Amino acid sequence: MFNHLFSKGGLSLERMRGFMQMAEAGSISRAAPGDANRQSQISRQIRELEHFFGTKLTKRNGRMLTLSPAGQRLSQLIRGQLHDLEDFRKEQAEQPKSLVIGAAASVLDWLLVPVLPAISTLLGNATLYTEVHRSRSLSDAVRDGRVDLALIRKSAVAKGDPMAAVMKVGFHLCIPRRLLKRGTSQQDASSPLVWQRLPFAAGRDGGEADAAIRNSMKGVGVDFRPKFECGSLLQVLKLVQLEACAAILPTVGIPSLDPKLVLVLPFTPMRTFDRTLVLHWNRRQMERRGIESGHLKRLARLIATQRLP
Amino acid sequence: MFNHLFSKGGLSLERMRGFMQMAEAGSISRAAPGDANRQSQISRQIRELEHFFGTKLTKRNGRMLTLSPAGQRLSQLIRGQLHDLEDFRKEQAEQPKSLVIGAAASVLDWLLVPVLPAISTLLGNATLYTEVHRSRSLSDAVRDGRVDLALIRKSAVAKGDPMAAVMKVGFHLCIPRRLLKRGTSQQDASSPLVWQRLPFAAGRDGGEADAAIRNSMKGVGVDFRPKFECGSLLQVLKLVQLEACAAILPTVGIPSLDPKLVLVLPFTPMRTFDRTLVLHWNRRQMERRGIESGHLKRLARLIATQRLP
DNA sequence: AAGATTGCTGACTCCTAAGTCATGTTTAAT
DNA sequence: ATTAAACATGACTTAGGAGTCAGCAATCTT
Repeated sequence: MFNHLFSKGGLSLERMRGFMQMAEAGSISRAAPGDANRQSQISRQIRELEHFFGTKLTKRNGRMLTLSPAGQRLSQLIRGQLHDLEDFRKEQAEQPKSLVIGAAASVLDWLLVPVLPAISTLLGNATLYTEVHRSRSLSDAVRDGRVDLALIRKSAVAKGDPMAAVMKVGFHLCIPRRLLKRGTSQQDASSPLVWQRLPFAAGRDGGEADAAIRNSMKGVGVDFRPKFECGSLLQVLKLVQLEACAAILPTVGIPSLDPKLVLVLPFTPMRTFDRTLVLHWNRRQMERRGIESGHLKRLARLIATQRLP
Repeated sequence: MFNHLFSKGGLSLERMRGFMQMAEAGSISRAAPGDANRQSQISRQIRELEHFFGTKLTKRNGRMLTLSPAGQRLSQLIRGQLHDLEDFRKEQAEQPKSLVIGAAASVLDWLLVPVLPAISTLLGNATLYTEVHRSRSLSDAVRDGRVDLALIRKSAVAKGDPMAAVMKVGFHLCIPRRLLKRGTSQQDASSPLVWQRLPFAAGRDGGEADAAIRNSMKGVGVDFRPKFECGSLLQVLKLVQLEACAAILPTVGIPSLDPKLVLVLPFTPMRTFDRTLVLHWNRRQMERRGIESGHLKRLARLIATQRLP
């Protein structure tokens, strides 16, 4: 059995590794930035694998090299195999498992980081790696095992894939009371006319939420010109906490605000943008690690019920 | 990622292969009979793997070497990986998949072989390998992927494992009419007194069914001394077809007998021995091959409904 | 106790594959 | 047209692992 795999040369773990690195990085040069040797080596290793399997594993895409369908399959297969071996090694070395958790920056910082210790405990003292991703790329990353767990909006998960609901997320208008005229009622503050005169902070991460905020503002006739455009919502939150400006923030950020200092109102123009946040995982990946879906559902509850100080 | 797997030597496909061969065979010497070189090589390869993972993969058992629990896990992991690579290679080479089908000799010959072509078609022109196994070892073989499909008695399948019923199997007393006195009624022939004077053929394969037959005979007061003791039930069937002797045969063999020449009666002493034959498979293994359980259930029906000429 | 079986070890040889370097080819941007 | 980026290729050196052989040690059989 398996004679065909060994009767001719050309297959080796190192080659598989080289190919997989290229697959992860998306191209050869990105797999080994600044190392021309390694680049030529990976190029050769891929060609040797192609010769072994008798198939093209890559295709040209401009001057870059990307995976062919067969290459996609093989790279995922190899990733899984190396993963298994690594898990076995860790297990034998009595090192804890490691898991990669991905989410958008704000979700990670506000929702996930506070419960990381509890998550680690729940998963048998696993070592946890966090990675910032966009929603769209996250579901891909989970699908092919680069990320083990993701906190992601439900609509980004392909149906049939496993997930567990965590919480609903909406958007809120957050206005430091200091910036409002004395005696401004909550109802007054809900008026676009008031918004127009407030200094705003906004994200500028190119994400969907960011674009939606700007569109919504435009939709209600506000010429939205934020005073601060920040690379991340964390910075926006900070600016609000400093009472320097108002902002539209997702639910997950609200607990960080002091209600005595900041007025928080539902941001009605984005009601349709409300979304459910779910914990998403790759079924095979979790089976491999021996983590049952019961654990993961408990984990989702844990995240949902945690409260910030 | 996976740096630990490559930062030190000691891990290679060849070594994994050597280890797995030993694991399959049960000992080093059986893995390479008559080849002292290969034996010493495998011994070394195993030790190198043990050093790499920092664990014992084997333990002594008398002068033989068997797997430690960690070795068990690793060998199954490796088998799966090589299997995946082999499947991928075949797929790319546009060769059909191959599947190993196991069953007891009689079940294989009488029930399975006639439908092999149909099975192959159903599974996308797969190449099929048949292997003769005992029931007990079969369920083990399926569990760790050495055998893909097994036709096996239901009680030998661990509960929770996937299976599909094929048919009930009982045992029948088959007596060539030539051997009975003229005018012997069917009822007369059912009497142990008649059996005592008949020449019998029986299996002597050490299987459970064989032992049960002998016990049952003893139970009804027959001093069971078969005239022929054959290594396989196929030979027993042949002897009955030749009208040379009577025999106790399982349901699957009955269609090969001409009812005009051979009287077939239920063998009542073994009623409690009736069993259900099921098609059994390894869930992961079938997922790997992309074979759905719907296909397998259809396959079970196919086997059940086939009729011998 | 003698012999056979099974596995382990050391000391090699040989070969595959990893790694290095220089240079060529294709494609994209200016 | 020129330049730069990304990959490919040829011609090597080096290292690690496969393969071979001889001999030893432990265990079972008789």
